[in-house]
Amino acid sequence: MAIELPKQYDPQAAQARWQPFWEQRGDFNADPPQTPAVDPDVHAAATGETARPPHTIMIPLPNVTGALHMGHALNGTVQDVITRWRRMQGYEALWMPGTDHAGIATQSVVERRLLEEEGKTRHDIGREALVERIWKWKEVYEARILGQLKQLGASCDWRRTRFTLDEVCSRAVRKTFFRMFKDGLIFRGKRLVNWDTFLQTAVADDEVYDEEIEGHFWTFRYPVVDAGGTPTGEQIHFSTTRPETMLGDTAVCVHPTDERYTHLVGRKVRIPLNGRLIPVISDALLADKTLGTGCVKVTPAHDPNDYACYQRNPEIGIINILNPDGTLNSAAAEGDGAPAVDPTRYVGLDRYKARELVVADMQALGALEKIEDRRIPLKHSDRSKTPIEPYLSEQWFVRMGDSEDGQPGLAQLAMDAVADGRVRFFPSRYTKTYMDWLGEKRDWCISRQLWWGHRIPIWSKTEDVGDRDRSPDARLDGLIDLAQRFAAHGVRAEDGRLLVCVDEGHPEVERALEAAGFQQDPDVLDTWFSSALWPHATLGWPDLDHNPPLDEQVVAAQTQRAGGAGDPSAGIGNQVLNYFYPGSVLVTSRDIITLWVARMVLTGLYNMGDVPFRHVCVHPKILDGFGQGMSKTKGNGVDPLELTARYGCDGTRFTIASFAGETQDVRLPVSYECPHCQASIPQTLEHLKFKPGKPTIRCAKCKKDAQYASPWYDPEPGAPVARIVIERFEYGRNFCNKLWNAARFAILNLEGYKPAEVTPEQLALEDRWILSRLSSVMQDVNQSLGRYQLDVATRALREFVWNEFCDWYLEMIKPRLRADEGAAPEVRAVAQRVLLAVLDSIVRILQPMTPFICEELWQRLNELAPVRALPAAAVGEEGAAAALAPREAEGAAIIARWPEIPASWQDPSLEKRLSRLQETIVAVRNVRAIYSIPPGTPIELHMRSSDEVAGDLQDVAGQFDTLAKAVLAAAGANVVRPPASASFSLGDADGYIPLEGLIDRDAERARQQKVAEQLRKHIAGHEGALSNANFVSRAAPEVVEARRETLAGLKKQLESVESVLRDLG
RNA sequence: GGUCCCGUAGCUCAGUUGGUUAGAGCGUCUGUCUUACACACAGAAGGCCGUCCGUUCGAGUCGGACCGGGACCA
Repeated sequence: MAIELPKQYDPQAAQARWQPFWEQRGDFNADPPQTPAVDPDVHAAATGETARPPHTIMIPLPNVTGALHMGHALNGTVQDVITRWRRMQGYEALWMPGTDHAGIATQSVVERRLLEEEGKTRHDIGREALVERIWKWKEVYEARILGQLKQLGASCDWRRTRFTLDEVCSRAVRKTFFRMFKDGLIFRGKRLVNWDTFLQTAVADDEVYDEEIEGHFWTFRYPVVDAGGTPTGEQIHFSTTRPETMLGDTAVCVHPTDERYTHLVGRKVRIPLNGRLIPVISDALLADKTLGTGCVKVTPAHDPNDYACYQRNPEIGIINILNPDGTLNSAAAEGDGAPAVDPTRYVGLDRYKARELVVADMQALGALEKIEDRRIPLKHSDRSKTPIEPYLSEQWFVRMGDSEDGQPGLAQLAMDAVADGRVRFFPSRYTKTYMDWLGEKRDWCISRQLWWGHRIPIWSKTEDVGDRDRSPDARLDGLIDLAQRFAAHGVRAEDGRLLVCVDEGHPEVERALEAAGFQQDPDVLDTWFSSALWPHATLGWPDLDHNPPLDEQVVAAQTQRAGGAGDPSAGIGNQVLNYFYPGSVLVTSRDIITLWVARMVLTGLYNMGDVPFRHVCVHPKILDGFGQGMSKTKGNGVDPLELTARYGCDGTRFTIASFAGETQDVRLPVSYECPHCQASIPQTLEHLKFKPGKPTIRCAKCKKDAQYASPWYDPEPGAPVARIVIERFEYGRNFCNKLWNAARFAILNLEGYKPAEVTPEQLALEDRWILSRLSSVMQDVNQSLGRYQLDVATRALREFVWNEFCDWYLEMIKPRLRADEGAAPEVRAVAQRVLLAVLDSIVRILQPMTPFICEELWQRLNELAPVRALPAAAVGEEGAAAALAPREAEGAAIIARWPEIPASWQDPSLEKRLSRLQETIVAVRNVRAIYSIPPGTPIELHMRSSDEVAGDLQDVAGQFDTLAKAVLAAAGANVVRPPASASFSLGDADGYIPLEGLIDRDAERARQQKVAEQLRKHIAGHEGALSNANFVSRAAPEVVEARRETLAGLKKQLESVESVLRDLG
């Protein structure tokens, strides 16, 4: 009979086999009920099924900039474990996959490559050609990312894969923008932004990093002038690190209480370079009396602090002197006459060239006082690595604040949803991050000066004066067919331009506007605008009449469960949206709680009138061995496929799941394996840096070089490569192998297996024990998965499978399974049935974490023993007489029913008896190890204890032979210590092992002395506590009682140790 | 500057509402190829729980200050 399993689990073979198996069967598909039940009970009666509740997880869409790293693997593993768990529990579990176009991130990598490889900028090839190239990049990385997810075993409904720029998502973006615009929530405004002069776009605060550079600190003078513009002879001194911004100064500012300057406030100074006259103002927030000269220049258009000052003092005005490419524009040269130099020379110069010229000119004019060297923190663009310029520009915003009539705005509504518990964070401390950020209610800047993304659906035109007198509505009436007026909304901008927003699905309106001379806004939307809609856009919103389209190729590849032709929901609305929204849980990392989570809640409430998910699970971040978060830009990202190749997918997943706790981030020290000698080479920071070409790593042992795995390049085909090693992943690999071998053992012992009921009377002590343990482990696992504490669940499962099932239970039932050694056939049959039942449960429970090995084992078990037992109470069988009732196993582990083990099976007193047995066994093994008694040499065990304990020990006497190769020679209250024996004490029992001829009296004495010392220390501690009147009177009575009992036990233990010592002399 | 997280064995981490002798995996040491598993088995060693002060009968756990590491927001 037996199909013998190989000694080691082969993960690659299982992965290759079961991934396509599930995909073809359509096991990952999630669909709304085919017949929408008007009355669920009627439906259930008709189909014999109760309606399955939905469980929805939307993937935090990875961006298509690059491949996934371990952080994504952790994120994906958590979602897959939860999805698989819920699926087994009978939920219609949807895990929605997809990717994000990631506007600036993707455009900048493609632009950088264009520059490196062809020496061209985006302006050289034009908008259309650039976007086409980015689409190609997207195709490559989307495929790579989805492939990585699949290789991790992700059970996403691949038919529903979405991309933020695809048709379905684009409709949602257009519709949302239109609605918000019409509701007056979207407006245009001027803001100081972080300007990337290389990419010529605004970048968000989180796309900017600080770096110190060597710079200078110049001190200059401006002459004070009188009302007629004539110098009074007084001078004002100030310092700056960016002299060229003088050309954009609109004031100088002093502190209101600074007596050195109070007489000058309200007077004017002249900027010598362009002759502009600017006022001296006072502002307590900007100027600091104690710093430098106490006087600062104010350049509102090019400095955030100065901009804030301008907002407090708008009369000073604001002048933008930069072009988008970082050169100076003509405003830099504009003044009030009498420039000391020709200011037009600055126009067109790059800002750094202009700086040199400004300094030289000021020096020539005698207005330069001094120059200091100084390290200056300077913001750089994360995308282009070039310095950021603060820059005033026109941007689109979404209004976050409350409306003037006191109605709550978008931010407030999103806060309310968390405050009243409609959305809950796990762990709860992240609620604060969310609330604090939303509480600022800062308007959301949604425009980006990019070419890759959703183009802003606004058409505008500067109008003739006559047209400006007409209302936007009246103007539109003249431009667009009246029947389509509902699809356009217009407003008049401050500068007199007419801004028209066009709803989705109306290209004819767009054409009409363009024919009338309107132009579409060149900017695109912030990526977060589209990802904010992810939870409902992916389900087809705003189309409420049809289900979202499925990927035809994926559907065609499925052999089962594939829907028939056409859309089953035709005519009955968008069932997918109705059924799967709102989602159950969003699984993410803490750094995008504000950028993404908050905005999803906000748009969900706005578009759908309901939150997008009930729970937010925030998991740890994966750090490298140096404590820095893994990221695509740092080059420290480890490709999860490196690990699945080495440790197997299940091993990798199980290890990752063990990381997913509530407290700490996870540090992963990385090494490389030398391809020549297999030595381990620790990773250094040097290996993470980008280096051109194919850098190599040197092995310290064999001194040979090799290319190494890195996100920066692909190694040459065929060349030896030092692969990634992360030792911690052996944790999961070893666990899988252990499980494999436990199953192997079971299968080897299945000879003659016949399914049948097992009654409670038939259960042996160890059977009842393992079932009791199984029941409490199930409880722990359910509870921890429900709280997204995967680390707790993995620990509980590993402990149970390895340290209880394998180490003790399998060992204990070996005698019962040995038919050739005289085990009675019924005894053997029961042992087989219980063993199979427990193994069956283990495979089910582990399926979400380690799906491949579980499917492999499941299928093998199905060949050998298709009818296995589950706890009778759990499968709803009638008749409580059976503890285990056989039933046909499901066709695949992935859809097997999640076990429900009755809590009544937990038996604490039985568990306590077993742990005493275990302690005794360990003590005997300990003696054997200390005295180096070979396993072959039999030893005797004498136990002195109460009769009750002795009875327990006698019940399991056979186990002493099995587990410790010892014979329980005597047990009872009258047992005396045989001479020349090793001893141990357990509190309620003492053990003696006669070792005539083997015992070393000195060594034994020393050993016992050490034990006695420990005991005395603890006893002293407890006596101290108990002699403290305050403790006895104030502590809880049961605590005091427990302490007394412990002390008594310790004293008894010490007594026996002391008696042993007396015997030893 | 504000908020949050972390500091426990050589390394990576657990440690529930304060309460008996602080745990795990890896690594180290000693034995063992004991017919499921050397990716294993048996055993052992290894800890002023970052520092100081406080609350308490009692602090790894609660509060404060400080030192060190990290994140997010200004």
